[in-house]
Amino acid sequence: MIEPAPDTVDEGFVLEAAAPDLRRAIELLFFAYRDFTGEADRLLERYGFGRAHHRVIYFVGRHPGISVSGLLDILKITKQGLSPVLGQLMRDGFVVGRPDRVDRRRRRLYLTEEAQALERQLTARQSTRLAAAFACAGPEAADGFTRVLEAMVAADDRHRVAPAPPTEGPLSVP
Amino acid sequence: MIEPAPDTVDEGFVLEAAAPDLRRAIELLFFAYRDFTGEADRLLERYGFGRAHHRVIYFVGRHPGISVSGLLDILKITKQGLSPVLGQLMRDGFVVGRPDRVDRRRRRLYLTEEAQALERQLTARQSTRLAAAFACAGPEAADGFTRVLEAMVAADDRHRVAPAPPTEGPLSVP
DNA sequence: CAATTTATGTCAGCAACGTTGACATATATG
DNA sequence: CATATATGTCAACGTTGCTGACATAAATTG
Repeated sequence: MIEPAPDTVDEGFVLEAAAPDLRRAIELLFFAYRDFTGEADRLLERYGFGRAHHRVIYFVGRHPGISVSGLLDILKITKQGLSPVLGQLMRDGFVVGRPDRVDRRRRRLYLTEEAQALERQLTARQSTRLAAAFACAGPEAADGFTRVLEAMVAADDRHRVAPAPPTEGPLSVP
Repeated sequence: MIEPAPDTVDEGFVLEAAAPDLRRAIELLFFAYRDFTGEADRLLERYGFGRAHHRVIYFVGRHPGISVSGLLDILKITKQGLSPVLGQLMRDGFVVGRPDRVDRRRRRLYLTEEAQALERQLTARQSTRLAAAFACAGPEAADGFTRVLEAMVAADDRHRVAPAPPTEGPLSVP
C-alpha cells in the first residue's frame, strides 16, 4: 500500500470532478506546448543541440553578459546540470565567457554571431507559430492568452519576464 | 565549422527581430508551463512517479479501455519508451489491462480506484492553479487563452482534445 | 595579513525518460 | 497456411537532470 505523506489535508475539494473547460485547457496546454517546442527541437537537432541548449541560447541572448549563477537562477537547475550543456555550447563556439572587469570571479556570458543567428531562427520559428495562432484566434484572444500566462507564472519568476509592450491597436481605446 | 542542412532556404524572415509581444509570449509560456507541471510533479513524487506516469494516468483515465497503441499514438513515444512506465503502473496497481473481447491481441487499459483518486487529485491541483489564473485575468482572457491554445495544437492532435463545452455566461449574447 | 565567503568548475554516481534495432509471441485475417 | 498486427522484451545508448564531494581563484571581512 503506497502511502502519500499525510501533510496537506486541505484537499477536500479533491474528489470533485474538474470543470470541463479547465480539463480541456489542461489537455490543450499539453498538446500545444509539445507541438510548440517540437518546432524548435527539429532545428536544434541539426546542430546536435537539445532543448537545454535552446534555453541557454535563449536566455544568454536575452540577457547578454549574464553570469553563470544568474543563468542557473532563471533555469532553476544546478550547475552540474548546466555544465555539460554550457560546455558544449562554448566548445562549439556558440557561447563565450569573459570575466567581469570588477569582479573577476564572475564570468559574463555572450552569444557569438553564429549563436545569435541561430537564436533568431529559433525565435522566428516559434514566433511564426504563435503569430499564426494569434491571427487565427483574434487579437482579443491573443491578449487574453498573454494575460492568463502572466497570472500563471509564479511570483518568483514574474520579474524575469519582459515587461508588457505598450498597448497599441484596437484595445487601446482612449 | 558546424553546418546546418541547407535544405529550407525559405527562411529569409529569419533575420527580423521577433515582435516584442511574441517574444514575451514565448517567455511566458516557458515559465508558466514549468510552474504548471511542477505543481503535479511534487504530488507524483510521493508515489515514486514522474511526469511520464502522470501522462499515462491522465490519458488512460480520459479514455478508459484505450489500447496500448492508442496510448502511444497520443503520447507520441515508442512502446519501448512506454514500457517501463506502464509496467511500473501495472505492478503498483494503478493500471490494469484486460484483453479486448473480440480482438484478444489488444489490451484495454483501465485505471484502478486508487489511480482514479490520484488522477482527480492531480487534475484538481492543476485546475485550481488554472482557475486562479482565469479568475485573475478575467473570463474573456480565459476564453482567449483557450482559443489560442486550440489554434496552436497541430491538426493531427485536434481531434484528441475534448470538444469545447457549450458556451455559457457573459460571452453568449444571443 | 589571515580567515572566510563567493563564483565557478569538475569528478563520480545515479535516475527518469526517451531513442533505435532486433527479436519473440499470440492472435487475426487473407 | 501465410502474412499482418498488437504487444512485449532485451540491449545499448543519449539527453537532461540530480546529489555529494572537492578544488581553485578572487573578493570580502575581521
